[in-house]
Amino acid sequence: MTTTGQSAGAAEKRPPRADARRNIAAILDAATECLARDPDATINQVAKAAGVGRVTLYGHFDSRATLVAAVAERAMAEADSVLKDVDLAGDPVAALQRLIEATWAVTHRYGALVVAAERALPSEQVDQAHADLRARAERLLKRGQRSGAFRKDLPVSWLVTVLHSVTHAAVTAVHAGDLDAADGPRMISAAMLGVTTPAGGVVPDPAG
Amino acid sequence: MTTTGQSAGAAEKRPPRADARRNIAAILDAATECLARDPDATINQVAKAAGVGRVTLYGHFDSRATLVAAVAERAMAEADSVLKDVDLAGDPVAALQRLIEATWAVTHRYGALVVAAERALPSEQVDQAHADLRARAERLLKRGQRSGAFRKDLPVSWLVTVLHSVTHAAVTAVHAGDLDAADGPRMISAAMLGVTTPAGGVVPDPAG
DNA sequence: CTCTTGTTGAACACTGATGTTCGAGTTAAC
DNA sequence: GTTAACTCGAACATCAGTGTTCAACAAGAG
Repeated sequence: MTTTGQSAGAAEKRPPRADARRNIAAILDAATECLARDPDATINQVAKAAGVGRVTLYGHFDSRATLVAAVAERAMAEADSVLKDVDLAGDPVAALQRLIEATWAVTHRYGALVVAAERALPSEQVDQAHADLRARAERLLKRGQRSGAFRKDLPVSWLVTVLHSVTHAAVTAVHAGDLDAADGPRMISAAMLGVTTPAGGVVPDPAG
Repeated sequence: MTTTGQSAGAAEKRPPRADARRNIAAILDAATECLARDPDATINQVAKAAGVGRVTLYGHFDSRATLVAAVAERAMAEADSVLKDVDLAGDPVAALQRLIEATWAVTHRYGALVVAAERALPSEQVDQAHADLRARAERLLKRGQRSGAFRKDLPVSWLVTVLHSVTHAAVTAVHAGDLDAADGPRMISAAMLGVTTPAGGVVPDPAG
C-alpha cells in the first residue's frame, strides 16, 4: 500500500498489465471452447488449453463459478447482439427461417455451455437468460399463430421447446460427424416448417 | 470352506436367499428410478432409495459400472419387449403414430438412463443398443419415404434424430412440469407428422 | 534501469465420491 | 435350533477436483 504519487483515498486501481489482459482473454476463449464441448471440463483442462498455469487462472477468477459466469455472460452478450439484428417482421415463415439461421451460428459455437452454466450458477440468472432467448421465438411463433401461418392446436411453449431441441440435436449431430455443419440451418428449417404448418395445411419448401 | 455334504469339486452355488433377492430387486428398481432422473445419481442415493445400506449394495454389485450395466440391460430388455409388438406395417403415418405411442412409455420411464449408461459403460455395448433402437424407426421411415408418405429430401438419419430429440424434449418437459404426461404422445405425433410430411404435401391431423 | 505486477510449479488442505474391511447383529433355510 | 447367508454402520484407504500458499522468477510500465 505505498502511495506511489497517486491521489490518496480509496482503492486506486491501475489498469491491468498487458500480459494479464492477454491471459484473461486466452482463458475466456479456452474456457468457452472447453465448456461448449464438455460442460464438465476441468479447471486444469481450461488452464492447459489457455496455455497458462492453474494458479494464474485462479489469480484472475476466484472460483470455477466465477469463470463460468464470465464465460456465460460474454456468450449471452454475443448471442444477444447477433439475434437482436434479426428481422422478425414480415412473413412468419420467412422470419422463422431467418431466426433459425441466426440461432444456428450461436448455438453451434456455444454448444453445451448452457449445461455448464446450469450446474455452476444460481438458477435465477440462468432462468432469466433462458427466458430471454425463448421470448424472442415465442413472440414470432405467437404472431404466426394469430396470422394463421402456424398451427394453433399446439401450445407455443411446445413449439419453442421443439425448436430448441431440434437445434440442439443438429449441433450434436454435427459434433458427432453425422451432419455437415453447413447443412444445419436447412435441416432445422425443414423440420420446423413442417412442425409449424397447420394440420390440413401445405408444408412450405425450405429451399425456397 | 466346509463342504456341507455337497458334491465336492468346482464352485457349488446355492441359490441366493429370499431377502437377498428382494434387496437386489429393490436396488435395481431404485437405481432405475434414480438414474432415469439424474444420470449422476450417487451410489449413496441409490442405496438410500432402495432402503438398504451401501455395503449391501456393494455386496450384490461389484461397482457402479456393474450396477449401471445391470439396470441398462433390464431396461433394454423391457424396451425391446414393448417395441417388438408394435405393428409397423400398413399406412406409414398410422404406424409412426403407433411407434411413437409405444416409445413414449419406455422413454418416459427410463429418461436419462441412457446418459448414465453412456458414461459408465464401454461405448461398444451402448452403441449396439442405440443402433438397435434407431434401426426400428429407420426401417419404418425409409419405407414411408419409398411409398411417398414421408418426405424424401431429408436423410432418414436426420428424421430419426429429430424423432429421438423431440421425444426426449417431451420427457424433459413433463419432468419440468411444463407438459402433462398424458399429452406427450399427441405432442410428439403432431410434431413428427409435420416433420415427415413432404414439402408441398398436406399435414395430417394427429387427433385422427 | 527499477519497481511493481504477473506468472509459475510444487506442495498443501479440503471436499465428495468410490470401494473395502471389520465385527456385531439378523434372518432365511434345512 | 443350528448354521450359513445376509445386513448394517462405522471406519478406512483411495482418487480426482477445487482452491490456497509460497518462493523463485519473468516481464511490462515508468
